[in-house]
Amino acid sequence: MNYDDAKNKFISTWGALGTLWGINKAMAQIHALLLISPEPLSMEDIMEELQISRGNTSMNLRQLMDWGIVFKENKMGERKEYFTSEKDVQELARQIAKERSRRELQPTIKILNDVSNIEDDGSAKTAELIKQTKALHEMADNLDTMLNRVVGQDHNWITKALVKLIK
Amino acid sequence: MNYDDAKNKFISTWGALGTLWGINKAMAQIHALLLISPEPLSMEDIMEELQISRGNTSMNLRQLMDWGIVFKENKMGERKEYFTSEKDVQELARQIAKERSRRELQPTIKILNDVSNIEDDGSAKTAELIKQTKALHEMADNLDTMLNRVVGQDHNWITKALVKLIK
DNA sequence: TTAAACTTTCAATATTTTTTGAAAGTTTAA
DNA sequence: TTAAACTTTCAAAAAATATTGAAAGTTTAA
Repeated sequence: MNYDDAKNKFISTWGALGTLWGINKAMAQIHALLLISPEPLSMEDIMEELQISRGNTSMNLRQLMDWGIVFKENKMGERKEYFTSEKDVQELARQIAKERSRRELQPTIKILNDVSNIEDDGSAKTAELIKQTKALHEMADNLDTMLNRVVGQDHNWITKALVKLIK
Repeated sequence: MNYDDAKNKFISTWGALGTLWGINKAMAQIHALLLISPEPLSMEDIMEELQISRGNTSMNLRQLMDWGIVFKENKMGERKEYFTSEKDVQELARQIAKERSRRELQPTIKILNDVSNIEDDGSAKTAELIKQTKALHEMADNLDTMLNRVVGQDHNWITKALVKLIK
């Protein structure tokens, strides 16, 4: 496999994987492209490489910046904006974990809490609803605590966590 | 909040959360419904509760069974099929982790391995591609090992893992 | 100021994904 | 067997999501 094949394979795999996890293809591909680019890329560069429109590129770059994993960079003497990705994959993972916790896990935990605190009318169905949502709440809460702890760790956390878990 | 409100809130929240993670709404909602039903439900029951068609119900039940988190049940003397969900949320999490590893993580690891093993032609771009895909490969590999270890653990793993991590 | 160089927005369009419902298929009881 | 009771399949329709591209917006240099 030569460089171009490898690059295309990586970008399209990343796009497909993103899709499975609810991330749109263009966004995942832009991210993949920036991740392996030694130099910052301009909007034109990205449009050209991925064959996508200006609007699409602009919107998805913005989202990636909202996620805190892509950054704007300015070259001196140049008007054009350039973009880079967070290059440290551990930091990348931490940032994604942090954002998913904030955007999804925490709101869900709140709702599970509300639902599991309805008044118990003594019926079997109410008992089951309370029991199951309490169990989900506890699990989500533990996961969130774990994630946030991990997010606060230093860069080698995955390896370290692994070592701890297998002991 | 009364029972019906709580139930609807739970089901629609689960559906919305699923959507964010690449799981279709009907599938997530069927799962939510079964999770809080004290008794197994028939296809008719599910169609009625969620207001979805027979075909949709049938296809999504099949997928949930493929994921190993919903089971067919037969009531004696009845022709109709009934369905239940895995009720133990820890077991549920383990099953989902196991399947996502098998379906997504492992194929991705293989591709990262292929891509990161291209010949180094000495150029900066090739060096960066190799470096980044190697880093992703290592992280994915560690995560997969962690997940699979966790999948092989007993039911309280999340709590236990948490305890280990905070020490 | 102005205009060139650039980015963002958003209504329209295209694409993908989900859902429907009726026909085909299967199983069981009589 | 047959037919009733049920489930599955799949082409068509609907809905949701992503993408385009041109107009509007912004910034900077002169």
